[in-house]
Amino acid sequence: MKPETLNFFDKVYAVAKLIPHGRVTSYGAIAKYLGAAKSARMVGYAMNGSGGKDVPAHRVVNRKGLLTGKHHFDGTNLMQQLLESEGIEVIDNQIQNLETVYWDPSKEL
DNA sequence: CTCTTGACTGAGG
DNA sequence: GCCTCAGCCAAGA
Repeated sequence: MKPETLNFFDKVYAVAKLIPHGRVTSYGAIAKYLGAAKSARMVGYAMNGSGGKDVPAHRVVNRKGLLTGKHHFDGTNLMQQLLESEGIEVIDNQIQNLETVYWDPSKEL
């Protein structure tokens, strides 16, 4: 195990846990905050290991506010249900009022 | 080591 | 606004 690589994953998990309720962010936003703006895909990849952890992966979507990662959850609409439970309106895997619920770690932190 | 895949993004048409 | 292409980095075969 290389601590350096694991560190990147840990950072992703850490930031994801910092996402407030009723808010969402994008993979690129997290990646940029970590100083790896070009590793947005790695953020999503890291989320594969979020299972079993306290990481609210359902609050992390792509830059369009589209629930691209919902296929990694159990049901077909579980991710959407979770977001709606937090007051986020989601229609057809697309977050509504994205600008209102969007949370940018680079700006909010 | 090389190739493929992937929960992404930005630029160009 | 949509679609397509290229770049990006890490893990697995």
